Amino acid sequence: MKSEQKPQDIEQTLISRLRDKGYKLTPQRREIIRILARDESHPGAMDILREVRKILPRISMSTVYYTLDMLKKEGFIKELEFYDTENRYDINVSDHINLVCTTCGKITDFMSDVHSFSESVEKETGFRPARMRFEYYGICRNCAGRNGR
Amino acid sequence: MKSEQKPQDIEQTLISRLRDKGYKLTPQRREIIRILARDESHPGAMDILREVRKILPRISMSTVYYTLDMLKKEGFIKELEFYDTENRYDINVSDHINLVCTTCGKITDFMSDVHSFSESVEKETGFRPARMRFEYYGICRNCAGRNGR
DNA sequence: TTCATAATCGGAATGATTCCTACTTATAGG
DNA sequence: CCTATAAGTAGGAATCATTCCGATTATGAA
Ligand SMILES: [Mn+2]
Ligand SMILES: [Mn+2]
Ligand SMILES: [Zn+2]
Ligand SMILES: [Zn+2]
Repeated sequence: MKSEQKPQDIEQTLISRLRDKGYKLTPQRREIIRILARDESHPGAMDILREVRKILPRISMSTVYYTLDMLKKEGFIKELEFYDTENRYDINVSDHINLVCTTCGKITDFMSDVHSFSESVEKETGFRPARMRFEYYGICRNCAGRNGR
Repeated sequence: MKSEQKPQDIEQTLISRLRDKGYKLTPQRREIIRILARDESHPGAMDILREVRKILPRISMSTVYYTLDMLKKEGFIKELEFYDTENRYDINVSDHINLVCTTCGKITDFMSDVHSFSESVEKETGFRPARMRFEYYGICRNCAGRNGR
């Protein structure tokens, strides 16, 4: 149910891919990437800002957004959009289902073969799917255990 | 691939259900409901405002949001949230996949048995799904036909 | 018809994200 | 090592859909 690679591998892969593409490797970028690779909870921009500031206290929110935008454009992360709370960022760019806990806010991955759908969608409707967003909202095991059944 | 009921039936059902619950049936509400029941494109709040104003020129955006919020709370519509564009409203409250065209912005329904997932999610992870959001982003038949292939 | 109060209206406030500008820095080539 | 400069960063203003607020209006029960 987890991403296949280790955080450190993801981190190193990302860094060398950015270097190859000619991006400058600033401490800000390295730190943001490090957090994204390790944080399984699909953090938001503010979460990332808070974390990075433990190491780089003067980093600005602008830089966080600028970097996330760049990683997004390069296809290294996915942005999960919510209107009633800040967007969340997902280092797992493969197609999968995100399980959003409405109690604690944590988001976890559910890897599953989800592709059967996209074929029948195109066959039956003519709509050509490019990317998907599958989410379940509910109560995570942790929160269910705490109180009530 | 369409909703089973006719727009007029949906409209009447909604109105009597609101009456039963003690809501006041104002012209504003009737008109908003009429539009939601007929508009297959999953309109946004501004779309709805524009449409309603053809009949009720003085209706305010506040009222549109207030009414949508009420219908949402009562479970009569679903809100689809996007961060980079206004939210869209779906009269189809059953579980289904929404196909979002990234070219023209239209959203269409794809009814499909989607329930197989939720069982395995709970069995394998302990996460208890309450509601779902499944979307494909891509090019609709109409837009694909226009140019390219 | 009267009345209580739910609904409406217009506008201000909110807050995440984007935009703008000036300053700083990482890297490549000499 | 030094320097030039394109790229990146910081800080703050602007944006814009949505929410909130106080004053006014109108629905529906009595
Ligand atoms: Mn994920
Ligand atoms: Mn729909
Ligand atoms: Zn939880
Ligand atoms: Zn289209």
